[in-house]
Amino acid sequence: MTARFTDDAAGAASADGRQETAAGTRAAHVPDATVARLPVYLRVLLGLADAKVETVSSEDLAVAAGVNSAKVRKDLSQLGSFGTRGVGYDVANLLAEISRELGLTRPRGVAIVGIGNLGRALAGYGGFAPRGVQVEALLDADPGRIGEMVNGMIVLSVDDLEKVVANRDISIGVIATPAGAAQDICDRLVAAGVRNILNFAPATLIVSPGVNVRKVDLSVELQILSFHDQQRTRRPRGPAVPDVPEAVEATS
Amino acid sequence: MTARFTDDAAGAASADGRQETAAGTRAAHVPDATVARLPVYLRVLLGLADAKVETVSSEDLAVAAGVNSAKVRKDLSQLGSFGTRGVGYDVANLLAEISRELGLTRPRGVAIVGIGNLGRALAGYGGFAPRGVQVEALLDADPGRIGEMVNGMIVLSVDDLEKVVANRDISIGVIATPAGAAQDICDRLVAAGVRNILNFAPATLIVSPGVNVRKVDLSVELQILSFHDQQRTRRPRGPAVPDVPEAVEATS
DNA sequence: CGGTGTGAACGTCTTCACAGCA
DNA sequence: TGCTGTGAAGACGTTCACACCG
Repeated sequence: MTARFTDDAAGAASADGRQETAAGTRAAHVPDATVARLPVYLRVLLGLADAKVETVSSEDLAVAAGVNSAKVRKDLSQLGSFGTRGVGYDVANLLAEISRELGLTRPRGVAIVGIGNLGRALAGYGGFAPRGVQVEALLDADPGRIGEMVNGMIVLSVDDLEKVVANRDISIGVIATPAGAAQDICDRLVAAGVRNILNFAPATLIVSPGVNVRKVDLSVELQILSFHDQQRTRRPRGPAVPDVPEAVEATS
Repeated sequence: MTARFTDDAAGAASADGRQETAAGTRAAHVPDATVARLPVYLRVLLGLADAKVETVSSEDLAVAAGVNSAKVRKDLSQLGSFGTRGVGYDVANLLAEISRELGLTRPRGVAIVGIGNLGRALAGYGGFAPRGVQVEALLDADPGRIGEMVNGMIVLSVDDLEKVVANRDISIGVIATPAGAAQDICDRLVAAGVRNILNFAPATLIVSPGVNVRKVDLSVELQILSFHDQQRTRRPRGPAVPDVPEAVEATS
């Protein structure tokens, strides 16, 4: 597990019983591990919907998402009972339910701070599935970059961060600055009311409780792969390519 | 947990007993969760070494790394007994041990495929700690980009992928292509002998056993944050900013 | 003392296996 | 019959608390 979320005193778990699927109440307390996989299911389902597939079994979804089918069923059952026994899940319905669970039904404004190559890549990412997550502002500290047009948006001065957060309803801040600036930007985002931060800078951010920070660190990822690379070569035996080339799912 | 590694039949675990710290044999079977944190400790230690700090306690290291001290001690004890009771850990020594455990003592060649904004950002990342991980080649399919100079390296044609992997001793492949090309590039990397892949494309890669894939998907991260953002607003009560602003560590 | 190293308790996530329903 | 939904078991990771030692 990469991320620790703030404990946020268990969200109003009414008794323990499951609620009617019909209107209103949603699942109380979806596990972090499940939440982390929902976006992957979402992507797969979008592809299926595009291909006019109407229903999908947990097994098929599992293969496409790179997990096993028990996990898919457990995950989906956390949100409610949306499958039909003997048949599978309705693609359109499941899409709607997962989108809802992820909070993608109303837009979440994103501001990207630091418009270097990484910031540009993020700004141009585009394919943010079914709306929901929308890049609303690009900020940078370099006067040479301010005013520049990137992906249809004008780069604004980081001096205006507080104003931008307030005016454009920013709920997620992405930090793509050098490590040295990360904590300061983070503090300002939090002070301005942002409670969700995605940090690409190689630095540990310290935040007050109630703020969610997720971190993506390229060099951490590469060093983990370095470890695994070494593991193979350290062991004298152990074929790099097993003679049973049975396909296996990856990470995602 | 974001990543699953291939099971790779437990690496020659000689009995269960701990080995002498002295020469030779290393810890058998370091948990994935620990491996994922070692790079963070490494980064912190580099900073300490830079500041001429000679020893560090598990508590101090923990604060700087954004974890708790029990975790630091458990993690480090997986590699051997390097601390001194009543004192702490020798920074230089710990740096060496972690570097060794991560396989950073001999260079691991990295090839980046797809030199868009993201690929450029990765190519220019630079700060790969204490050597070990070294970008050796940049590849792209766009003729307009081939031959271009990026961060001191010439962009090569992806047609030459197999040649490049062989000639430059590439052990880690980074996929920064559009989703549609990812599986094909992955297959070619694996066929060429690469056993470690870092995938930035929003696609699930299918690989044969023995190949490690790690995935970084921006839209997955944002959607997870969207979920948490929604969690707060869904709940009527629950102050966004608790009145006890006691600092708390973030993710990593 | 102060801080490491670690058994044991605890909590979370995954996997199994099967009851139950369309 | 086929596939979902889920209790129960097992694996894994975290946290606690303290023995041990410099």
